[in-house]
This record gives sequence, structure tokens and C-alpha cells, in this order.
Amino acid sequence: MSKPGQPKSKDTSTEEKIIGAARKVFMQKGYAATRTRDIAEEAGINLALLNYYFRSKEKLFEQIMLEKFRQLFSVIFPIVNDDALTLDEKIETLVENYISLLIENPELPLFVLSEIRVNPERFKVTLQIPDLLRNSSLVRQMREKRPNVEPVHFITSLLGMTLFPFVAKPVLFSDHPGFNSLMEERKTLIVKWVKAMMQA
Amino acid sequence: MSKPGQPKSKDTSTEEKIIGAARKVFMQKGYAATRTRDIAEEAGINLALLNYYFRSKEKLFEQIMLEKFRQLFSVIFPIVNDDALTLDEKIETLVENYISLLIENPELPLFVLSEIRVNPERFKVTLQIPDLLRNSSLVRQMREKRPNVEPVHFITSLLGMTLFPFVAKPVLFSDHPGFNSLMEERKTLIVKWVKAMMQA
DNA sequence: ACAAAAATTAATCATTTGATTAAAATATTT
DNA sequence: AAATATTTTAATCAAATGATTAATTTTTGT
Repeated sequence: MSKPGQPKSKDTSTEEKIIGAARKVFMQKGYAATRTRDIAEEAGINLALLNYYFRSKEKLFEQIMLEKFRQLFSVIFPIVNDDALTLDEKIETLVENYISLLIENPELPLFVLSEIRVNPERFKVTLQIPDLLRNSSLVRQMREKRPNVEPVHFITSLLGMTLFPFVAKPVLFSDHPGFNSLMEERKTLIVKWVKAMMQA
Repeated sequence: MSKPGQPKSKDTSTEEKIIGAARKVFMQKGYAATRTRDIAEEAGINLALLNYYFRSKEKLFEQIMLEKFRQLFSVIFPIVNDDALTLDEKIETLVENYISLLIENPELPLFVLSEIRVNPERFKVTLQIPDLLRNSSLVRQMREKRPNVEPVHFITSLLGMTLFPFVAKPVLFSDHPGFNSLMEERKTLIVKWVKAMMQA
């Protein structure tokens, strides 16, 4: 009996079923509250298969977490480092793309933040985000426009206005029917407001 | 052998020790990842005592959660409903008080949001917050000043700028030494910026 | 000081849970 | 078709975990 290092990449449907189920259950209940049996059941497979494909709950979780982490941050870096974009264009693109992403994945930010919170050490490595931002084109442009204000304040406000409604959704917008259209109309508002902030 | 319905209220130090330990461990690891043994050890008491005083892990958690929930929202409601305050005064007081609270309890918002996220049904009852806000003096004043903008957008932006840095702290400010003074200086910025937003 | 009540502990239970094993079923190769 | 490798399953394990019990210690009321 041999373990599947890279299982032949032929019929990945079983592996995909497990990943899909893991995504769903982990995202819903978080790592600690998730039982591997829940995932197996959701995937419609035997519990042992989960360990056959992914060695352990933790390994499986790491894949999901990495995927979600990337989803959450891949929006930012291509934009904040694109020297071809003006400051205003960066703001517009960032808000537009982020809110579109979050409308599709509303639970994304709170999931990632929650898991990092509970287990900060494990993700210390992945987190050079402060550095990545510090050296970005965006920060340079902000510093140039407003030398007397720490760029991190602008960025935090921009991200706060954009992400916070999704983070606080269960509290501030619990089962609010028009939430998505509210977020759509929020796109233009945030852009306008951030620009106003940078003039003020 | 009788259970302590309301244990005489004499020497509460044991009960307080348990509560204190529970506060610490629950806040750090979240409900699901917390072992009642961790709490007992942290409190320096026998595991059975925990159940003697609080019947169950869940009951104990509910107390902590209620306390934290109140901490997080008790700042808001006295202010947003104080008809004696102008709109500008409300904004100033809200930001000032909130950031001060959060500097003292940085983990507060992410803890509450995380637990609600994992177990939304349990806290459905406590959550008339959207309604409480909708009927507030603050919303009335905002609607009066800017009839064409949904007040919820202003409020979300205000809260986002204020709360988000603490929610995203582990990612955006991991072990940032000057975080607290950054938040102090942020008080005046947010106030200025929100006012600018409402003019824009 | 003594009895009753309350607080505390050590030992133990019953379940849950992540993981493994050994066998069976299915697919692949020759 | 036979042999080999891969995938899947049922059964089981060992550890962890929330909770209880029964006994012991401490406190309180008289």
C-alpha cells in the first residue's frame, strides 16, 4: 500500500470533492470547530480517504487557508505596485475590484482574519504584508501627495471602508436583503470619499 | 451536596478567578479551541470546580460573550441617541471613545465578530443592532444633512475607519511597535475625514 | 464546639475525534 | 488474463475532552 505523493493527476474528482467539502465546512465553522467527519460526509466519501489524500486535518486546512489568503490579497498587490496607474486610478481599481470580489466571497475576510487571530504564529511567515505595502508604488504616491500624513492611515481607511462592511456583516447587516446592491453603490462613494480625504 | 444557584455572594474570589481565566483563554483561542482544562489550569483550580460554578463550558462562555458584546456596543448607543449632541459632536465623541476603548481592548472586535461568525444562530436574538441604529438620532441628523446618501454608508465608513485597524491588526500591523500612538493620532484624522466625507 | 452547608479535589465516565490498519474493490500495466 | 498498483471502505485505536461522582476539606450558623 503506497501513499499518493502526487496522485497521478488523472481522475482528481475525489481529491476535488474533498477540497470542495473542506472549503465549505472550514469556511463555515472554522478550523477548530470542524470535524474531519463533517468534511468526509459533505464530500460523500469515507473518512479514511481524507487522510489518504491529505495526511491530516491540518495539512488539508493549510491548503484551504493558503488559497483563501491568496484570494484575499491577490487583489491588492498587482494594483498597488502598478507604476502605470496614477494614484486616483489605483484607488478606483482597488475599490472596484475588491468589492466585486467580496460580493462573490462575503465570508472571505472574516474567515482569514479569524483563523489568523486564533493561530497567529502559524501564519507569521506569510505576513510580510506590512513590508510589501511599505515599499509599494501606492505608498510612494500617497507620500508625495500628502507628505505630512502617514500613508498607512489612508490605506487603513480605504481598506476599512471597503472591507469592514463584509467583516461586520453578521452584526450590522444580518439578513439585509439589499446588501449586495448597497455594496455596489458603495463603490463610487468610497472612491469619492477617499479622494476627499486626501484633499482634506 | 447542593449546587450553588446563587453561591452566597460571599467570597467570590474563586468565581472571579474562573471568570478571569475564561475571559483570557476564550479571548485568546476562541470557544471551539478552548479546553475547559485550560481555563481550570489558568485559574489555578480543579476542573470540577468550573462545572460546579458554571454548569458547563457553554454557560461560562455565554457570560464572557455577553460581557464582551456589551463592551463593544455600549460605546455606541449612548452617543448615537443623545439628542443633546450635534452631528459633529457625535462623530467626535464616538471616535474618541471608541479608539480609547480599543486601545485598551484591541482583540475585542475580532473576538466578537469571529464568534458570531461561527455561530450566528445563537446570537440572532441579541442582534437588533441594525434596527437600533436605524431609529437613532444620529441617523436622523445624517439624513437631514445629506438626504441623498444612505446614512448606513456614513456609519459603515466611520466604524470601518475606526474599528478596522484593530480587526486587521494581526495582518496589517503585526507586532508594529507604534501601533497605539498611531491609533491616537488617528482619532483626529478620522474626525476630520468623516466631516470631509459628509461635505463631498 | 458541633452540626450542617458549601467549596474543593481526585478519580472516573462516556463521547468525540483524528488517525491508522487491514482487507476489499477498482484500475492499470504487461 | 494475470499481476501489480491504486483507490476505497469498515473496523478499530488511542488520546482528548466535557462532565459527573463520591469523598474530603473548609466555612458557616447556632
